[in-house]
Amino acid sequence: MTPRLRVAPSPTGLLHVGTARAALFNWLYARRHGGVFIVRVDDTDRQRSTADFETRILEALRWLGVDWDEGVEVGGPHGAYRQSGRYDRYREVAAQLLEGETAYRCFCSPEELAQRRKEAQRAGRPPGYDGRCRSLKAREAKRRQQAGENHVVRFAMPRPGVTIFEDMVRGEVRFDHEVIDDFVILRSDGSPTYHLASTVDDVDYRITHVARGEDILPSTPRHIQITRAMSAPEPVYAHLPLLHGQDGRKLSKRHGATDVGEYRLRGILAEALFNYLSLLGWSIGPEATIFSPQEAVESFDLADVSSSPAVFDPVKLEWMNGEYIRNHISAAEFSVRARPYAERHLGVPLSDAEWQQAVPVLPLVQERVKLLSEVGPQLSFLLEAGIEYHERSWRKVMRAQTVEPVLSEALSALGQLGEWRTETIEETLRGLLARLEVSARRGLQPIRVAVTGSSISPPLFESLAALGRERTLQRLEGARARLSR
RNA sequence: GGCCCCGUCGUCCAGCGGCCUAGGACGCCGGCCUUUCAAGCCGGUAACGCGGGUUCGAAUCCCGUCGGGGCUACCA
Repeated sequence: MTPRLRVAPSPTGLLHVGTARAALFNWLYARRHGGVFIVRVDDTDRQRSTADFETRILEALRWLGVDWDEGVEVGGPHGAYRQSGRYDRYREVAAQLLEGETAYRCFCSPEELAQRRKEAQRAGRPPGYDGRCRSLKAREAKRRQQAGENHVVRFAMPRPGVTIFEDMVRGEVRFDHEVIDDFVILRSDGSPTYHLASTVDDVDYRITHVARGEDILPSTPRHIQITRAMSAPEPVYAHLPLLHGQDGRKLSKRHGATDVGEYRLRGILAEALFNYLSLLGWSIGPEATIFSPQEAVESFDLADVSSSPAVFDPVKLEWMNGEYIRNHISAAEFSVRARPYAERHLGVPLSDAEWQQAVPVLPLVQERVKLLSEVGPQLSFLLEAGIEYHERSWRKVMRAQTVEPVLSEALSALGQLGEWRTETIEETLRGLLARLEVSARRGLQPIRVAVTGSSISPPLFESLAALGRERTLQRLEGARARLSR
């Protein structure tokens, strides 16, 4: 049987890295086994779901390199793959369950429920629904329903009973129905809850493997019971370890960036995020850290996924990103990818000619950045008309006695330089420093600050070569003038 | 509180009864290189939560304990 897997984001926010990782693992498994990967949208929370979030989630998934064979936007044999369009189907299933008496109408008001929950808690009983309406006679329920009385539909958990299943990552898991209340499947407004909609979709879409976050492990017996009540085959479940923040709690907004788009904006490469995320709870082998999606596909198995939670470490992600920037994309590719980040940093689009100025130093920048967003700051001395002196840099290097003579000599020597090339510039400046008996370290830094505005920049000679003689001389002049202020 | 899951360096992973004096990666520390910053290279730091068993032998199996996390909605 062809494996069919899915990821089901809720468009109530942007793509969370946890959801992205779940998508990745499902995708890897599907690709590994020649299966079908599906993206459906779980938008039963009508209050918080938006079309904009949905668009951006799908965009982020594609950016990450996760494509899907069936689902929203690409279609397939099962319709639109969006829960909001399937309410009739969920109501139909609810009606069948009602018919088969595996579900019942509950007329308890939210106020009553809250009241009884409080009492139960005080008495040390479980706080879930007490099952009061379960014993209502069918005729009585029918009458009240037809009288227009507000009600929900609840699933009748088999009692007594226990649900046992084999989780692909955790092994055998069992839940006694004692601790699972008769949960709502249809709200009073007729809309389905997550438990119903998700389960019906998994059944209808013939999902064979459900790999999702461990946070829904306690809900799984509910889903299994609904599936059985529908007389449908049960999928295999795999509950993935949660992603945690540095404090050991479930990764959330307060830990910093949690959505994929934010990492993209910072200049994380999709390849790096893909690689990093796949290493959270899984490993491709004892030694390998950097690997391609293709390699991951070749050895991935849900059964190899770890069962303990993983702390999401942005520092390691950035290291890996630097690794990808340096060693896994070409200079040409780097130029293309870095440009939008540089433009955003400058706040204006660049013409091709303007960007062309940066090309000679780009490979040097490529070696030194961990994030694409660092490219702008590294290049601004080249791409902006004027420069601003970084105060701390200035104070640190421009106060020495040797600075004035170095700048003056450089000004005249570079002014007379025949051919403006990296090599000739280097030769000239080194010769000059030798004559003045100033070390490279002490002599080159003032020139760097004078010309780039900062003590941190790409290598100096290449930078001057790219900047051109005219602007170099202007800046040396400007810095010398500023010295005497 | 109840139920469930989890427990190897600070972090991510390897380990699936003897290859373990526990391996790799990030980080951190030190050194080399060096025009700054990076990168690179070399070296170092650091863990099987604890207690019982089982076994000739346990990080690996079992029990307990402690610790952490998740769930406990007409949210998903």
